[in-house]
Amino acid sequence: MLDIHFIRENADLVKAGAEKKRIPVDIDRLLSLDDSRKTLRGELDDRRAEQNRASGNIANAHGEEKEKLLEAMRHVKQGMADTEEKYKEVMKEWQELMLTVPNIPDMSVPEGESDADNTEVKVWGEKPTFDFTPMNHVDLMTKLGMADFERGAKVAGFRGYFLKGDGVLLTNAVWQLALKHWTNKGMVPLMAPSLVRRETFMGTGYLPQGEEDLYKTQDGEYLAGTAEVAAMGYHMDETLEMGDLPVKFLAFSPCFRREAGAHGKDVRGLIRVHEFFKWEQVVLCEASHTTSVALHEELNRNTEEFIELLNIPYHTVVNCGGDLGLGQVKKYDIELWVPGENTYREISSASYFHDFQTRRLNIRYRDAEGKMQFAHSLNSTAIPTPRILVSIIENYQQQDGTIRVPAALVPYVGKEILGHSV
RNA sequence: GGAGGAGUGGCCGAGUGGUCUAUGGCACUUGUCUUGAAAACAAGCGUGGGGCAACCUACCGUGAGUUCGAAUCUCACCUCCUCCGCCA
Repeated sequence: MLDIHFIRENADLVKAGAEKKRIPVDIDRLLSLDDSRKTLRGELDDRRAEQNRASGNIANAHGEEKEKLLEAMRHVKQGMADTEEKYKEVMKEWQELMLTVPNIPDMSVPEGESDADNTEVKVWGEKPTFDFTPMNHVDLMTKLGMADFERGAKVAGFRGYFLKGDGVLLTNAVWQLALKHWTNKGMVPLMAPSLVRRETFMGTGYLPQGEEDLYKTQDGEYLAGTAEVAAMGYHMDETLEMGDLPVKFLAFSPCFRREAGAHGKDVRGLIRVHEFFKWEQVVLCEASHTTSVALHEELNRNTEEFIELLNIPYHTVVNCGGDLGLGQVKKYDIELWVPGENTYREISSASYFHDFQTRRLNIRYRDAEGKMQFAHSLNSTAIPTPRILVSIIENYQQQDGTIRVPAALVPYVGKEILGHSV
């Protein structure tokens, strides 16, 4: 959510930002509603003042005089009812519109319609060359007993999977290395709920727009697609002290996504599944653009470093305007090389939001002058499993169908080669 | 699932229809005193909206309602706690 004052004073900027994001929004309508809101509010306040003044007199009056005052106030009250009704109507539409106003993308965000227009900003690592035809992760993992997709579908339906044997060892090793990598940087590990109430989804900006991507329970809660939701909710409706900032969480949770708009995409394997696990970086910091930008680079770099530990070729892209979410100011995606598809696939997404989320979640802090400020928020994938296995397995495959374990993971897996028995 | 209790400003907590635009305490800020600090004393100190300002107004879990007037009464919902039952 943006500040209505800011929208009033920077209407053109807000409109241009929405256009860059390809998100339709009627700012002129919002501004005219806001005029009505202010006028009606003023009228109501004046009436209220009158009522409050009279109230004191009524309390002290007696008999006939009191009856006269009461009669007069009944008239005032009738006049207010109408204005109140109008005010409620205006506020309802005002609030709905406010939720549709996107945050303004940064100057450095490139123009573009979709992920096809994202700009590469970094390339790292050497793509492996194979003197045999490399297999994809589905075939490799199935052969090595690391995953079972057929039975996954039998039990869990479309996009279902089991991880098994070395697949579990490898997953667990990634988690442990991640925990070590990020806690060494001073981030606080957090295991967050996936079953989350509607409020927090509104606050993080996933609702009301993203309803169809979420699973919902019969009790009205939603299953989160990322630990960001619960981790951001952690400080909801709280006032933090300057000294508490920055808050840096490394949050773990199961993640659930309906993938409603992606029915034909990535139907095989571990790239796009309904149910997975993710370590997520979630940060609250002081309300400073400079700090947000620095932390954004830092969070993204943390994940790049982790990928470098695994020694997997990747590139980093800056997402174009059309590929940004409602609240995001700027976003980097890290994409890993997938030999089986001969392309890069997204593994991480790092964004900052300024105070867009914290305004909705009411997360504030007292600054050095004692003034209340909305904090800034950021989040970035640390590492998702099992998606990360795709790149590990395909890049580290050997001619005999076995898989070398990346050196950094060997201590956690407990062996150097997966699938020796084959 | 059953029964009961509770939600008040950063925290604790008083307040059951009329100067409550909320008592008091803690914390915090400033000042006096002190070599310095602590203590003591004094003053200030909630968050929004409108206004240049004085000031006006809203907010006591959320939403509706009753009333000239609601933190206070009624209804619904949310959250938390206690006891019983079930249970990894």
